[in-house]
Amino acid sequence: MTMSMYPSPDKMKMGTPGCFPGRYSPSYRGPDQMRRCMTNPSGDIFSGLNDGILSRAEALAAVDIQKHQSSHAHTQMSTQLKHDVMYHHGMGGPPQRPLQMHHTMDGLDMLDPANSMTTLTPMSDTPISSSHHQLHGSYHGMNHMMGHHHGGPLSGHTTGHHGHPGAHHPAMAAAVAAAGLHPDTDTDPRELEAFAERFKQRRIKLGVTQADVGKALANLKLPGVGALSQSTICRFESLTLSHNNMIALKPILQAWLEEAEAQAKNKRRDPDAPSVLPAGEKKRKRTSIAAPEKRSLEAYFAVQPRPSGEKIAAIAEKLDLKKNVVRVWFCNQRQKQKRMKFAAQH
DNA sequence: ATGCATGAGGC
DNA sequence: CCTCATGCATA
Repeated sequence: MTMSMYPSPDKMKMGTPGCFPGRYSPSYRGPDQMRRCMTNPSGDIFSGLNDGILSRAEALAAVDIQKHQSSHAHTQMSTQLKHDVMYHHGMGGPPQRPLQMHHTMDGLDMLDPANSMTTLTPMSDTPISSSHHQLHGSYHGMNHMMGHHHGGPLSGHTTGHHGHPGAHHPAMAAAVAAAGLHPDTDTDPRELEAFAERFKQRRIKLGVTQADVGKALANLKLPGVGALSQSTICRFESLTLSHNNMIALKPILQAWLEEAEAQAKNKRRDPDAPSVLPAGEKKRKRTSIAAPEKRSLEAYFAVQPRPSGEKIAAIAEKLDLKKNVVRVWFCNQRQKQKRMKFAAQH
């Protein structure tokens, strides 16, 4: 497998010292200009479509429209420049994250639930109650305290374009050191790919699931590092994360792997850890976009990946979907597209 | 394994 | 309202 995939980061530069584990600056506000372009009365591409076409001709129609639209509304094709960013933040602070997750579930510590050396057992007093909420709270909490987004581990630097990735900052250096890794070795896609594979293989050998790994990360007690979901571990293994994200997570997962293998050596068994399943709470319902609608969205996306709010509203109406659903779909599609593009080039 | 969603941080 | 990192829910 030589495929990697991360998107080409529009923003890969952070030169600064940011701080700790997570940070680079994200937002790139690029193409805003294109967003508001077509507000023209008749010119709007989307306004041109009538219900009649929606069914499925729409997909074709949308594409088709793009070719002709220059007549009235071509503004949207504007330039897509991306800028990067710069970065900010400096803190020197306190590296650790305050909260830990308390879920009732921690049956597993690291690998060894009951008495591992680290004594990890996180649980606190709160037994799950609001389910999803809590998890969120835990990582989010730290995340905003740190700088940028969540987790902590995140963002690293981009793939290697800058000189050295790792520690510019003391705090970060410390974290890196703690994790036992060095900053330099990793931004290479090739290396990440190889590591992801090794990781998966060894994880399986240890008999640990992706979900177990995610929870166990909190037990490592690395500054700024909390639990992660099965999804994230899965995406790491399959390289389905952004490049920056892969880089940020690698050291953490590597640290866990080493620790887990060490513990596995002198292992013993203690069957405890009955995970108390949380009382069911409100389950979030995942809206599912039907195939025809999805096809239409894809067609629109091909024409305009970043429709304005108004266009989104129009599309939503045509497809009979909630505006927010459509907006989120475009956001997710863009993220996916970035990964795909990046993967394609590597 | 992956689709839709949330939320922080940023313009 | 965007991008990003992540997650819950689900196929």
